[in-house]
Amino acid sequence: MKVSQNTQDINCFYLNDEFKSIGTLRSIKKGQTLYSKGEAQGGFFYILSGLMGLVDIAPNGSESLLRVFGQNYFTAYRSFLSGEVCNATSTALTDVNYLFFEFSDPLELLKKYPSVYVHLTKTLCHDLKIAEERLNDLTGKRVINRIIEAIIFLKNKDPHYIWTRREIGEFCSATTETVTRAFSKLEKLNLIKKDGRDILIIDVEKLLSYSYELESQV
Amino acid sequence: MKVSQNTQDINCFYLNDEFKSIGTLRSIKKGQTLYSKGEAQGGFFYILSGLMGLVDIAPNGSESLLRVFGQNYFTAYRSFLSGEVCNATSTALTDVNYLFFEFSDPLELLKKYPSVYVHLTKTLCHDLKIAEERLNDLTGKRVINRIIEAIIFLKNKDPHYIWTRREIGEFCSATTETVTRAFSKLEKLNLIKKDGRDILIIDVEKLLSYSYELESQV
DNA sequence: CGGCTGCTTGAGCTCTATCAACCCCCGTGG
DNA sequence: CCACGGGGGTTGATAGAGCTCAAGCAGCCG
Repeated sequence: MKVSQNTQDINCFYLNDEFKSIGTLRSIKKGQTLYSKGEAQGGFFYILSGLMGLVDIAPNGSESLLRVFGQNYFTAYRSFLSGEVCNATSTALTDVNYLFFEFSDPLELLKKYPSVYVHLTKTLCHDLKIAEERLNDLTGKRVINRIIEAIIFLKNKDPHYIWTRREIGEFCSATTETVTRAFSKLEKLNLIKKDGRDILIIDVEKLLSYSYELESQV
Repeated sequence: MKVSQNTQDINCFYLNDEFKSIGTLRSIKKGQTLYSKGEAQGGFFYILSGLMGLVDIAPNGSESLLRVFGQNYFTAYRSFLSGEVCNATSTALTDVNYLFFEFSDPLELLKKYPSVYVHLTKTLCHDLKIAEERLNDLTGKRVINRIIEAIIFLKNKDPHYIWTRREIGEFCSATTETVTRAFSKLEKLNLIKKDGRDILIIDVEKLLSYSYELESQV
């Protein structure tokens, strides 16, 4: 996965007032579920504040953090646009305020709000790219590299949220123990700093160049 | 990844004569490259006959077979719709005849041929679902399970193409040796049959239930 | 300040990659 | 039509990255 220190994310979208006005305002508390695997929604969501995580569970019980949705992101668009049921479960990582947009059919959205439809298509393109990069990384890279990229990526999504070792591990396919060990090592190298349970990245560039360095030694 | 013995794939699309007429007919030979990582195409492709594979290479040299495109599939739509460069390299697995559709901008496609645009959006949805299922499988499942699902999935894409152990391995993140060992084991169990270098699946249902059986023993 | 949840560290083990050597299928050319 | 060569396939031995299990520690919230 290609990560950068760029705080801006291509999938962010700022609603115009007209579109905003047709959404229904709702909120959920941290830990609650927005939608579950197998459900149909009849629409999609837009996050006004907070952080959502899309999680899937493998048969053996291991969980994967597939995607993260922050402020000004849509969510549940994949299942909405495809007309399929949701393929994973969406949980609130913090308290979340969001808008629900009800549409019986994606074509209705395309007709009335083509710019939103086009944005969602681009978002899918980006999500697919990220997913395939992660797929490639999972075989081609060591855990330590994946952990480094995961913490940069996740901190970029939300710099203030304290990601747990478990969540970081679920994102890059590692156990909490392995994540802990990696962080201990990186702290000794002065590349990160543990602050309570939070992780502070001292210098993204240095951290990344350390990661590249490790990649080339195979 | 959820696999089935269903030969029909949701991403297949049959062109109407009008749209077909604006495509440029081309062909490439087995082993040649349709487009490379980092290139921009200024359009997208449709496969009339043959089989294409989308491959990415990790820093350490290991290759991943990300997606497979068969007859009546579009390809290169992700980069086209997002306006980004290609994120991987597309190689012909067999001789391929295809159409090239030139569009300077995805919005032009949306305006003139909305049904194609909508189809491509749905295709992205499906691709993303598959990619995320594979991501989840990669941590949650054993190699043997992934190999079983890979061979069913790939044989479903093209029942006549003889997938090499290498390609199967690149698809599900395993080495050729591991794929070989898995097939030897499955042949002893009478679940598949080696026919020259080809693999014949004797009974998909039995093979899948064997896979589920293994999953539940953890 | 008590307890719960998350973090840390250690020891051991297992799955699967790696390396190596050989085999065999299949297409080519004589 | 057969011999040959090369690339894919097979099998075995070995090693190590990272998981599992276990036990103790430390933030953090009520």
